[in-house]
Amino acid sequence: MSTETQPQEKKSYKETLNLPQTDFAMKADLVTSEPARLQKWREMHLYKRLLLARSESPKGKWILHDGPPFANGDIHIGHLINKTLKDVILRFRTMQGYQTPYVPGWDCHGLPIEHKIQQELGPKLREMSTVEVRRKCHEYAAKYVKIQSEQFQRLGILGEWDDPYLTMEKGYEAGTLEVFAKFVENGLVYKQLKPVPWSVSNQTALADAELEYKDVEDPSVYVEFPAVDPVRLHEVFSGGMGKSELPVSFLVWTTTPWTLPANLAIAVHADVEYALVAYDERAVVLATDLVKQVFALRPDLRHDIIATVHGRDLLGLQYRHPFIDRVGRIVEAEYVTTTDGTGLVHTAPGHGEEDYNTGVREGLETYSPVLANGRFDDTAPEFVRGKTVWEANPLIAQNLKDQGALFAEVKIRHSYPHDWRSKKPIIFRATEQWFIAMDKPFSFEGEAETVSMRERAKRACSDHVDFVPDWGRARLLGMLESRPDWCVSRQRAWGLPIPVFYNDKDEPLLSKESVLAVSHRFREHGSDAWFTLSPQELLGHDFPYPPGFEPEKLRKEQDIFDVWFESGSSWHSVLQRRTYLQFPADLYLEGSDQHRGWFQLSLLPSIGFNGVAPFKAVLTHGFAVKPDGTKVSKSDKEYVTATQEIDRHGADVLRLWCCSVDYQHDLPVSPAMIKEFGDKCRKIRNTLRYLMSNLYDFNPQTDAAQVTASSLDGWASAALDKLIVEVTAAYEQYELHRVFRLLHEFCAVEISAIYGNAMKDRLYCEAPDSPLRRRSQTVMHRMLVAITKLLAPMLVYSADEAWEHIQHKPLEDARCESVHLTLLPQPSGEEVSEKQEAEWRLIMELRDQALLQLDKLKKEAGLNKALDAEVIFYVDDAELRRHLEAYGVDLADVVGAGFHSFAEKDTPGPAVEVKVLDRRETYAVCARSWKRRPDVGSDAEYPDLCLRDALAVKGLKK
RNA sequence: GGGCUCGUAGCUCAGUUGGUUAGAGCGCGUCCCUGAUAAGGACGAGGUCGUACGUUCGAAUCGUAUCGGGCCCA
Repeated sequence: MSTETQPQEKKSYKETLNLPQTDFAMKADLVTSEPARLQKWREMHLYKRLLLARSESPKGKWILHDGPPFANGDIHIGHLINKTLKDVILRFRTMQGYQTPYVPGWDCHGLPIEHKIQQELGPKLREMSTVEVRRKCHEYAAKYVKIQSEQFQRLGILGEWDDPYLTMEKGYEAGTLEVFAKFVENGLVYKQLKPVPWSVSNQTALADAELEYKDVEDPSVYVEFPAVDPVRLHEVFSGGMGKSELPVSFLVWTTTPWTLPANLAIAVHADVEYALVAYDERAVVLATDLVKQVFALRPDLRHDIIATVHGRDLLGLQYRHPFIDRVGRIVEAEYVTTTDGTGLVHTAPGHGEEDYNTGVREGLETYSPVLANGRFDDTAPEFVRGKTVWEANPLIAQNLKDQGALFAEVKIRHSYPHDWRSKKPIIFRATEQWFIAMDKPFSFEGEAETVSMRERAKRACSDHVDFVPDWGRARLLGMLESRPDWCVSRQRAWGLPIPVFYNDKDEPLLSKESVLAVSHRFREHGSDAWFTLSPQELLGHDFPYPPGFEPEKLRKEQDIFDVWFESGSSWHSVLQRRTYLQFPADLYLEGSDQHRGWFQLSLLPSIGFNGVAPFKAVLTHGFAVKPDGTKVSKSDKEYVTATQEIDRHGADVLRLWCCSVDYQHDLPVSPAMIKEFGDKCRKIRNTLRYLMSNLYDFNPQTDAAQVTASSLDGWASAALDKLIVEVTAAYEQYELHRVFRLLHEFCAVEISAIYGNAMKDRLYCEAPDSPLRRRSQTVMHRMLVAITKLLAPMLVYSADEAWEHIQHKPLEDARCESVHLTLLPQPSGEEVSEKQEAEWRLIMELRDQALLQLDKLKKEAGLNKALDAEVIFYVDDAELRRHLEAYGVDLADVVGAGFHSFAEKDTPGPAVEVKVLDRRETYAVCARSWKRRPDVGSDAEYPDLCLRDALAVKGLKK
């Protein structure tokens, strides 16, 4: 018969147990608790306290320089990813002992804000002065700086929020001009007519970063450019043998018919084979490979290839423009292909980057007869004069048709650049722009050799910068290799004016001294001074004017800087001007799009100013994508609204999600995925809570016990050491997803499923100060402190809350009011032998086997409680048996059994075999520990208890 | 079209210099416990490692091609 326990007795013994106690709530309620904790941090000046605490640190400073987000709109998932990664890494460095001042920044100037203000003002805009518009833009930017600042702080980002850097702030503006002055001094700044991407709707040049490529349908035309000397052309094709006067044309294809008035040349590839094709009493020249394809457009025409030559044979031949009285010639270009078109490329140096380069080489004019508003000027043929380029497209096609020069017209779908703000297609237009030369050699004072910006930047990138991931280096190098000269001018109002003055002959006054003079003025008054002060006031009364420049007759430049020049100079205005920071930064951390953006455009100014990179290391992360791996847009169901998700789940949940994904690649995310991380937070929180609740009566200073290797405590302690080492290494390598995985798994498996579970019996049932219980508490206390600290950089709120509930913190942490003020945990230093590891592995294997048997007994015999079972270990080897016996009650507890025993092994096989037996019919159950044991009833005073529990209860009575 | 890059269970990740039946956690399913309880435990089902060739005695791991993503550029 099984021995049933009376319900009443159960109750009475419950009072004698050491059941868990804690005020640390199981339910986190992050949504309300986080803002309260944030407020607490503000009141205690956590950020400043941290800087102070590390001010004498032998580790010194570690600087992460913040890339400034644009001050526009609420923060989105991309901001969240970026700022969270920065914050986690900074907090890790702080806990390593570094002092980590972090100054967040914002990019405040630029088209997007100006565009917004234009929309808000509408027609009123025309009545307002530039300064008034700029004031509106300033207000707008300031408003969003404040909004985003609040949102970042809510996310738990720690930093100098009461004094961030703003690119529109006057000291910052002055700093940007200081950087520019150096470029002027080094002779790298020049002004030139050059085709640039031009936004017709905004009447401004655009940066590459301001272009968006979209698929659109455009008219494409195949145009015949008649050869000036057909006889000679026939000779070229016949090798001088044949003579013919059949009219010949060069067949050219373009998707931008409106650029044809600016055509000055036709480019061919020297190695490509070109054919002379006769049709309909005339002939055309085009690439042999494309004859079939092109004539397929005109199935009505019978055609014959007469002869072929190579492109180089055509060089120098002349053609007549079909509707302008002008002669052009055939030139060579590398970029000519035979994948589409005709293999002869219409070249208008005023309307394209490649065309421009060809034009410069061939000595052609940079001609573009298009005005800023997108309409043709007076130099254009009469039939398009005053028309917009888009209106001109059909007119030109019609004109060609009338001339008999239109071979074919085909609608084509292709990718074409658009203005990122107005979403309208852009044009390339030659305008006067300011440039920074990439290939002009220069030297700094004391430098023997002269080296170009491009070369210097590449050297810095190759030899002095670490990249995470390391392919970032190749990517940045590739961009430095191919980038054109930097066009730094924009025709806008909301930005930093380019400090150039012109005399009445339009000659520029631009020198290191003139720029620095204006910089001083800006440091005092801000860049609005450019619009409110006269040139004399800007330059100062003692400015030494060069000959030919009379102060009263000076005119101010109207262009402003490319915003990238401003944000790219932040290392100067921030790192070099704020003396508590350091240059160069230890780390720049941004999305991988910034290889082209901020990384490159910070590297270049720093190279020009300092000769070195502004960063020692560059870390990039990927982009948020939908769970299927494709791009997200706001209209998608999977779109994650960062602020909304924080309000719904709490910042810690978002932060944990962010840290769980390998950010080197794309980060798949959806609201459903975020939600799952609530579960993971809870698991971690409950694990901490469990540890904590069993330490309510434990003080490590007085109660700590020696941890022996031959015990689960020894195993757990070693596992914790390993965890500390691995997590620290993962943080060090910025592999945050590994940190998360290690910690989460440790909580779920090592603690929750194995160790914590096994310790329950002794924690609850042993006498409070029994050595076995104290030993376990010793390990659990160390575990709790260490894990809370390791979690702190990620789960900033939850870890800090847990920290508050830990009693009797280690001495070195005693004065740390917040977990964020502490240093990382260190491993115990206990050496673990290979043999010991093997022994623990054996025990875990035996545990697995026992659990399987237990499960079988449960299914087959209805044995639902492991406490009703006995585990028998069959061992022959005396030494091994002695080793295992040292684990004592651990051997039963590790599988949750009531009792364990050893027996002689009578069969061959593994050194140890384990067997689980159902003891419901054999032993009585202890009414207090619920374990079935042979020693239940041994104590006459407590016949319903096992020996250990009887003693424990007696102990309590004393 | 070009540069860089990614593609292992529903999800997030491990898989050392190519070597036995590809692992973990979560999620899911089934069950148990009710002294971590809006907690905890056990067991289980899930993958032809994007696809196709190739190198090799042997490939998730090397090579080529291809498909599908992402970032940047044209």
